[in-house]
Amino acid sequence: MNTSAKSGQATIREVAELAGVSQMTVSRVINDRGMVKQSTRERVENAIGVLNYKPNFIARRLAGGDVFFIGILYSNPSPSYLSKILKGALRGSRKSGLHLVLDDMYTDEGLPKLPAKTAKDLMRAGLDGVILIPPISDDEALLKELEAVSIRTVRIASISDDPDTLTVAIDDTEAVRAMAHYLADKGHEKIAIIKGPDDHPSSGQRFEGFKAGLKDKGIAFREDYVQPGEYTYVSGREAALNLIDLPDPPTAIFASNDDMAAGAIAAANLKQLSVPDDLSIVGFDDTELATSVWPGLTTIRQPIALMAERAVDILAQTLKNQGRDRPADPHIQLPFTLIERGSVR
Amino acid sequence: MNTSAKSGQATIREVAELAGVSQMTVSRVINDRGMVKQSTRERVENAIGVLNYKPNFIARRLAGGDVFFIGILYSNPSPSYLSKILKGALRGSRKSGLHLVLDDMYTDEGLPKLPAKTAKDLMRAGLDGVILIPPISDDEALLKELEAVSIRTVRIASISDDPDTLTVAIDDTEAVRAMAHYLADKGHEKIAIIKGPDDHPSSGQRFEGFKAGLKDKGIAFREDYVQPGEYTYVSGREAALNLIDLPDPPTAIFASNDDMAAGAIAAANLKQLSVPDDLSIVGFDDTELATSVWPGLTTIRQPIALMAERAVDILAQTLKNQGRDRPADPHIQLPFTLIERGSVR
DNA sequence: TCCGTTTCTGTTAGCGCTAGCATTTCTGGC
DNA sequence: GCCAGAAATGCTAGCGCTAACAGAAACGGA
Repeated sequence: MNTSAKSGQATIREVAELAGVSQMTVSRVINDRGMVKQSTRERVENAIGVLNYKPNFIARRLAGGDVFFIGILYSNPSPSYLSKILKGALRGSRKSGLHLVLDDMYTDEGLPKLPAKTAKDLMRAGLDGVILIPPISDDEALLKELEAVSIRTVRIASISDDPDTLTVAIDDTEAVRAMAHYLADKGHEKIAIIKGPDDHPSSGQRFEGFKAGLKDKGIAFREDYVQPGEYTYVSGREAALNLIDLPDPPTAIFASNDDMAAGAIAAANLKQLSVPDDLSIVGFDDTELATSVWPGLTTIRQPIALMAERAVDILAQTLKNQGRDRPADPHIQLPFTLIERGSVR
Repeated sequence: MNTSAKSGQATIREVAELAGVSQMTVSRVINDRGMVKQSTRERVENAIGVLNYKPNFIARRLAGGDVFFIGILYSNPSPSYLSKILKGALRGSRKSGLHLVLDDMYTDEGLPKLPAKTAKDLMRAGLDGVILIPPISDDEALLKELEAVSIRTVRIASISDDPDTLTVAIDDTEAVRAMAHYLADKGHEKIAIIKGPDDHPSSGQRFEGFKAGLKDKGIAFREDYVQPGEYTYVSGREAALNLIDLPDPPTAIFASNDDMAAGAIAAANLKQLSVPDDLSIVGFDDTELATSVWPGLTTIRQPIALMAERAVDILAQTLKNQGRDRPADPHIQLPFTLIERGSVR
């Protein structure tokens, strides 16, 4: 009644009749499976064109064909991050012919669901695979549950050595290291860092990269130039305020994400310091905010949409293989870019 | 093979056997259709519980049951807007048992798709209805095409008198009017406006509300206090700069959205004007930006997530009715909220 | 020419579910 | 107790497609 066929959509049977072959032969042509004589294939393809036939994926799936549903599972991501992920994932699934479903980890009451319940729900929704985006891409409990119901997963922006889990990420450590080099090359020697929250694996990686970068350039790492932060605007503002009030304040601040960097700029303004003349500030992520503040934020861009697209790619590949042979490299690493704007002198 | 049944999911047939009834009776219980004796119903429900049976919506749909797929169609929305929409729509579809699919109007090459093609694609994807979010909720051509392939649509944040189109919105005009009253009540008499782009219907509505609000308070409307804008940070900055440079500058600026308001704040800072002491600035939308700038933006909050949820609701209702009787009111209007932060004196 | 191979095509059954009708069981009125 | 009508349940077919196997056609070697 509300089947897509209602609107006069052609079925495989009509194609078969028009081409003068059996439904099965048509199916073979569509799926490129088994052997079909060239001349027959052409007849069928012609009929498909004439009738403007498109396979009904509902029926196909019910019949056990290779139709896959994948989901994006998230919990409270930043909107712009989610939106970029969506864009990439959409493109990826269109390319691979997968069907994309969304789900968040919140119940109707706004409370996070338990991993076990989430996994079961996803299975019941008929999902074959999911893409996990930060911060839940590091939820080991969830990962276990998903494996238990045999839903394949790909994690985005999460580092793992485990060859059994698929990940797509950039190298946070290396990126921040590059940023530290950049600041040093600009002549800065008094460089401070505003860290991210401890429960966020990226925080640690960025911190490590920061230290490594200073070391490379022969700059001593100073404990008093380290401030905790929560990846929020307000926490960045507070942290920067503390830094500025130091007896020997830094000339440059690396904020572990853009929100905190924006907060730091606000702090500088409050203290009558000019950015970048009195204080240089850099961020990480290249969110919208980076161009919304004045001056524009020098920051690290992650190819978020591309990461999502690749995640869908490898998910598609694994599913179509039925996991026969695992992808060449389970850990894809994409290049980052250092975006120069006006916040560094 | 990858059917959700693979994982030992119970089928309707097993439930029927366990309960000692026919499949049809089970189906009736599940769908609450037709008459089933109380005692039988209990037996069936019990069996469902024991086997932890969940209907397979793929099969259900193929068999012509009441399973609906709805989509959210968008084109280039602001990320935070999309993300709120998603949240509400997700909740709504969970509630109504609909299945949500995403689609944007961009092809792989990044170019907008033609309305006709979009409509066809959606139909082929088996969608029964779509929700249109701004700015494409005002694309009349698209609307026509969708109707042509009999996909029901609900438009968000778009005003229409046409009783045949379903819409969910707040009253932009009334909201801005309230904002004008608010500014007037704070003692402002020299109030300027930064308009949105002309091709965006909301721009006009907000402008009308602005004029009406001034009139209510007996404040003369001044042409020189009107600046064009493009709903972007940069355009807001430029516009505010022009306003500030006026021989008789305003004491308050209403920016038609938050991005432009943020730009206006930046402009004030540039001109060494304190917000709100020297210049009051208000926005519209209550985006993330409103709390990311300093001082926080006084603005109008639209219940975006709720609008999406209601949109799904009425879509579900219409679909389940097969359009027999149209909803009581095809134009739902939700209340707005004036959010006071620190940008007005 | 015959037969074993290989290549191509068709047949049958069924995925899990729900319309539509047929059938059975239960009511109550006389 | 009998019967019309309502209530409850069952049966059959089929949604559109694809596995799995069966059968037909084409090919080549002895």
